[in-house]
Amino acid sequence: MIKAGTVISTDKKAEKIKVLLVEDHEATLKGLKMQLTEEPDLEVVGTATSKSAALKLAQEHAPHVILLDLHLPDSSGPKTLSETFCSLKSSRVLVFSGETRPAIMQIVMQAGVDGFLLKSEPLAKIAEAIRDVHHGRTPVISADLTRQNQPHLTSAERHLLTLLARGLKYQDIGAQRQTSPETVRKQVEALIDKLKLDGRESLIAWAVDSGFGKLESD
Amino acid sequence: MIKAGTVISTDKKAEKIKVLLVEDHEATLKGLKMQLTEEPDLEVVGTATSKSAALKLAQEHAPHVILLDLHLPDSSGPKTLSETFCSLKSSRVLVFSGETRPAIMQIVMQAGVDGFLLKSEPLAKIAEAIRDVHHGRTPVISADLTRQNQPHLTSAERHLLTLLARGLKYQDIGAQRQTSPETVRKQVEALIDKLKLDGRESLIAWAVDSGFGKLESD
DNA sequence: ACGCAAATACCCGGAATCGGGAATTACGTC
DNA sequence: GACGTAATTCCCGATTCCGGGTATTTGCGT
Repeated sequence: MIKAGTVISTDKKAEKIKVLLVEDHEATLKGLKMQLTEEPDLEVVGTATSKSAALKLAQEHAPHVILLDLHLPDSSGPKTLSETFCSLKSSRVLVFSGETRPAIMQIVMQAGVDGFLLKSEPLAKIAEAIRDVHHGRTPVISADLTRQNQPHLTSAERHLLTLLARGLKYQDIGAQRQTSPETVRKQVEALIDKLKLDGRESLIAWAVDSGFGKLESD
Repeated sequence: MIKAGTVISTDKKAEKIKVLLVEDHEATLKGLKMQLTEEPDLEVVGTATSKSAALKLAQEHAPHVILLDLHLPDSSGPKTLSETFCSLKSSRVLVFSGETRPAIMQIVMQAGVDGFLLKSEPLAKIAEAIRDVHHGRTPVISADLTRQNQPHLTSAERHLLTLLARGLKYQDIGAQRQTSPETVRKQVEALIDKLKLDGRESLIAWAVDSGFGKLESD
């Protein structure tokens, strides 16, 4: 004979939030695991230090939340990595990275992740963020670094920056873009003005430093 | 009843290596502390998440080894930070960073640190590295990223790269260097050839990406 | 349809860069 | 001192970039 109450309490235990930790720094991984297993409502169902291992575990355990570091040894780029894990519709993805460059954060958010948490956040906030993401609450965005600085760049402008960051000339960019080199020059001029920089080389430096250049061209 | 072995182990306990952990990611800090307190011959005498707090603790406890992360909220640059802690002659400095850019690693090593450990290293190696550094053994250098790639850049070449990475023109560089712009151009040409790149803008991109540009000019 | 703003394209003169060649100086080796 | 090598400097023609001006097209709201 089974009491209703017992069933309910058993149910609650089964409702633990299943978390998968993906992080290539073992020290950080250990700290995360320690902290999260202390939380009564969370359950760490697995840990991985590479993309391939993480994917395997994700399909095996179907965790509610995947805590995902952006720099894995076998991952090509942040964008592709994010998209790969976001395509697992059974799990929500919470990025956990030290990456503070607005350009990268933008790309990752647009890839469809459910939250972005900086590694410098205090431990208490991590568990809280996992709960938030699991319950579908507003995407956690560590600090508000995404719009803090830059006056919002359009997709075209970001594309232009990635090409510039690779050292291409106006001619080459114009060719790739089916447009006149003169137009490219005007766009660059406008971009320099918008970012309050001085000269093309400064723009190149800014673009590379901001993380364009390793962005898979849309 | 007490065995002789127990006494001996107590004596050795007094010789524990005192370690100070400096790391602004709380998760990593927790993982490090957990792991290192498990080691019988190590003692974590303090932890800090900022440069100022770390300096205070270092002077207070005079730890044998300081495990130092390079990215602290109140630090200006890797070079200055390293030099500051290296000037504490009572402690050896073991850098623990995710920084893999050869240029940065070179600068930090030249600042006089006793070892460089990547955050991606397995946990077991961290304790071992601390012991190595404490006993004055060969500076730990994670992987051999310092000379792995680049054909060793001279001090002059590095200086040139930092100026290029800031978007300066040949004229400006020549002026700062008391030399003709033509000379600068030839040096850049040689550098492009040495690094197997193509064009000045590619070199600028490479320089910025490699971490020049934020290097305090020698 | 109309007007306005933005994007695109073209032109010009001046400056800088590029690729190559050549002369001069500096320095270490024998 | 003689020699070879590397670094520095200057020169040339061709390409590209810069700053500014102007015209044409596109897109959008009224």
